[in-house]
Amino acid sequence: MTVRKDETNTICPIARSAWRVGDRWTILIVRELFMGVSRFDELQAQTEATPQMLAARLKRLESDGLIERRAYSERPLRYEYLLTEMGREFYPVILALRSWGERWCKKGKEKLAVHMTHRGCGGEVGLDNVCKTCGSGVPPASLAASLSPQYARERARRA
Amino acid sequence: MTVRKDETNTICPIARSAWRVGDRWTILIVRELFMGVSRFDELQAQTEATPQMLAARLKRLESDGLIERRAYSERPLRYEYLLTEMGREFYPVILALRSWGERWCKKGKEKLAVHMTHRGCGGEVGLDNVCKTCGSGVPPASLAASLSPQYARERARRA
DNA sequence: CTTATAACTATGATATTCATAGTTATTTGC
DNA sequence: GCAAATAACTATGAATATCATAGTTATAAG
Repeated sequence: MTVRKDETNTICPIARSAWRVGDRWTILIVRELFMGVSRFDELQAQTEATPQMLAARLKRLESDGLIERRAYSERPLRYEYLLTEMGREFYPVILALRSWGERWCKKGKEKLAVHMTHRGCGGEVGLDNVCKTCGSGVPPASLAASLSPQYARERARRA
Repeated sequence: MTVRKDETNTICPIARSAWRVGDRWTILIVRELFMGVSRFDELQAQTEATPQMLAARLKRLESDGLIERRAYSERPLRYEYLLTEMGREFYPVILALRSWGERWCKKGKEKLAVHMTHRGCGGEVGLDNVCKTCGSGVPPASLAASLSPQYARERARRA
């Protein structure tokens, strides 16, 4: 599997995080789990990873403790993958990647693919994480995400 | 170079971010740039990447617009690498990886490797990004980082 | 009893990464 | 003026990882 020589070499928390989840497929898989997708074939469809790539990454995420595999059906035997607390606490990283991507990876006049609103207050939250209605910085747990119609269509096409 | 087939396939900002910076070495290099390390050999020493790995990643970061290469000496000709605005705005991702790593990647009784304080107020900032003195959520620009003695020694050893 | 579904595994070609060594253009010490 | 040092890389061949494509297993549904 992927190289891991660095892991015990350093106490740097960024290096340690990077060695666990710092690859493209892992990030996409975790994104899907946050979107509520939990089954192998849907994960494969939405990430467009090959089945071995996906299987390998899921095994590592599980052995690292970010996800757990659970049977959702006994006959036939079928599994789903769910975030553990460790995995759920990765959300701020996903949010930060999303904000950066929305700000810096647009082509032409593209609009936001994901909109964030402040739970309760209901206001729109900007890419700087500040609520445009109440003016406060919004913590991850108070964010509600919704997909743009274009992004929703893109996902439906892959499903 | 690294695969990039997905880049135009999706409008997902997380996928696009992941395809630009979603690999271990890139994250470590960007970490170093945020720590003020800007020269090739120091980047190599602190990241422990091979020179080709580092050269390849720097080229991509430059062509992606996160960094720029600048001569700091004409004779002999020597270059350094600096974050652009696009690169500097990646800071929240680095911060989020740091918090997650400090929370979930410790072994035994290890202490924090990096401490954060709230500029001005001077209070200690927790892993949830909330200032322990004034109680407010602290935005990235108001954070001041300092290394633990252990982490500082580790870095000095590599230099 | 044929087809479908979900969750994978197998295989061989291609691409990336690693460890190690070497290059280039100066400058510094003697 | 010559040898060693410095910084920023490049070259090479072996080890690994990834890709596209196809196949397997166990059960259910028609």
